[in-house]
Amino acid sequence: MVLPRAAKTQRRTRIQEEKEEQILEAALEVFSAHGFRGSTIDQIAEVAGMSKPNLLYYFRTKEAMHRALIDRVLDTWLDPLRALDAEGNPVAEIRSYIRRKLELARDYPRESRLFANEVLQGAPHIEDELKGPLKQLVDEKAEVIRAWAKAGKIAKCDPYHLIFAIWSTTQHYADFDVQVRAVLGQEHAGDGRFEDAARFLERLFVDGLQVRE
Amino acid sequence: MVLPRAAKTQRRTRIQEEKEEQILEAALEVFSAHGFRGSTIDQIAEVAGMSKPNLLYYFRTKEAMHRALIDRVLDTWLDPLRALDAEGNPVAEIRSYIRRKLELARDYPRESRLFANEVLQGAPHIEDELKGPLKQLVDEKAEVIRAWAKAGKIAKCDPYHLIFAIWSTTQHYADFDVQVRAVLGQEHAGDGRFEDAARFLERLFVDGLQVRE
DNA sequence: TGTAATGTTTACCAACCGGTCAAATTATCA
DNA sequence: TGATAATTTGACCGGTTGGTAAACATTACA
Repeated sequence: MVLPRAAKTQRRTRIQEEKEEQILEAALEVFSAHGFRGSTIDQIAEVAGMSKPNLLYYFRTKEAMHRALIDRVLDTWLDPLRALDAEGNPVAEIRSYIRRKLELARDYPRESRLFANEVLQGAPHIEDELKGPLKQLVDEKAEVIRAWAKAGKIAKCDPYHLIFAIWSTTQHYADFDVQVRAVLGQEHAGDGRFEDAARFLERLFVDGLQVRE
Repeated sequence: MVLPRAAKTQRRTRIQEEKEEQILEAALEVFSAHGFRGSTIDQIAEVAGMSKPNLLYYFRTKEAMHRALIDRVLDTWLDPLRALDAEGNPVAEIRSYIRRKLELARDYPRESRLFANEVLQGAPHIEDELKGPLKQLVDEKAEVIRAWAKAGKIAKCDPYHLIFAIWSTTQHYADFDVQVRAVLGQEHAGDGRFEDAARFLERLFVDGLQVRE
């Protein structure tokens, strides 16, 4: 038996799980920093601490590695939106959605950049995920938001563009981190910018969506 | 005489201007779509409709091409922020800043993606621009906004994060265009999403910043 | 322990990439 | 027109890249 991918479908060795984990971690590091085309298998191998042919023993191609990474990360990435609860208090729900997204940007910036790189370059590898699961989830939650607006619980607004606005403002702190740091300057060295951002964004969206008479 | 770059410092031929224009246009097309490392001189040459050595006759290296492109585009890209007028009506100024940024995202998405790619990958080629001219301009306009808030003309808020929020929400429509299209679906094929976005964002920011008693 | 399956590495390949060179072609202008 | 400078190209080079082949090492297990 020479094919690990085939073996995997039956039983997975302890070694297989460990090594695939190592590789995906290294792949995340490299792909998120340079994009797909800008990354090399050699770089990933070095970060993973193993030889290039060894990587290719677990993932037959660079694309397979990238695909496995995307699949593994996408779910986690969408969790905050999934958590948006139609039964909850609308303003509180949106507020905590923003907070969760911002925490993701702070704690998992590489995952954010992985998608950003991919989407920015035309999403050649994840078109199906965007048009399928992503669109479905957004459609569903957009309906929730629309219902809140209709019931007069928040201001009337386009739910899709509201979601886009929350995505972009929060992910900005992961994807464009160097720019944010450059503009804010040295004095904002720690994670303080995330707390400032949270305060600003919660206020912006809550005040911007509040119904007033 | 074999050095076009040297000749250029003295006099520029008609041909030189035309060809450099062609090359930079092609470079914008390619760099914005694949990032620096993901782009090849051959690709740019093909788009420009000339041979690779011919490109390298006008720009000695791939980096030189990229640098020239950044230099040419950066100014235009910052114009909307530069236009923010301390003497104008604050709410109207912010509203038209948003509108202008959104128009840029609609009309010049490649320029937006050029910077997005660059910043996303750690801004290896434009660090100086970020920490220099960009930071300076933002510092200046942040002061303007702070003054407006202090004078009670808009709600008190962190001006830097306000600027980040406007950048991210507007550029989102250029940088993540494929995602926006995928989520909105076929029915939003035209430019309608930009008008919807404008309506949503103007309302969000204006209501979010308005002073209420 | 032995042996078959699994895991790892060295050496290698063909394609690609950034860039050079020299020769050929075209524009400029006295 | 003719000579000189400017422009363009095909052939090429060394280094890199994704991926392979096969030998070697290790593990699992009867």
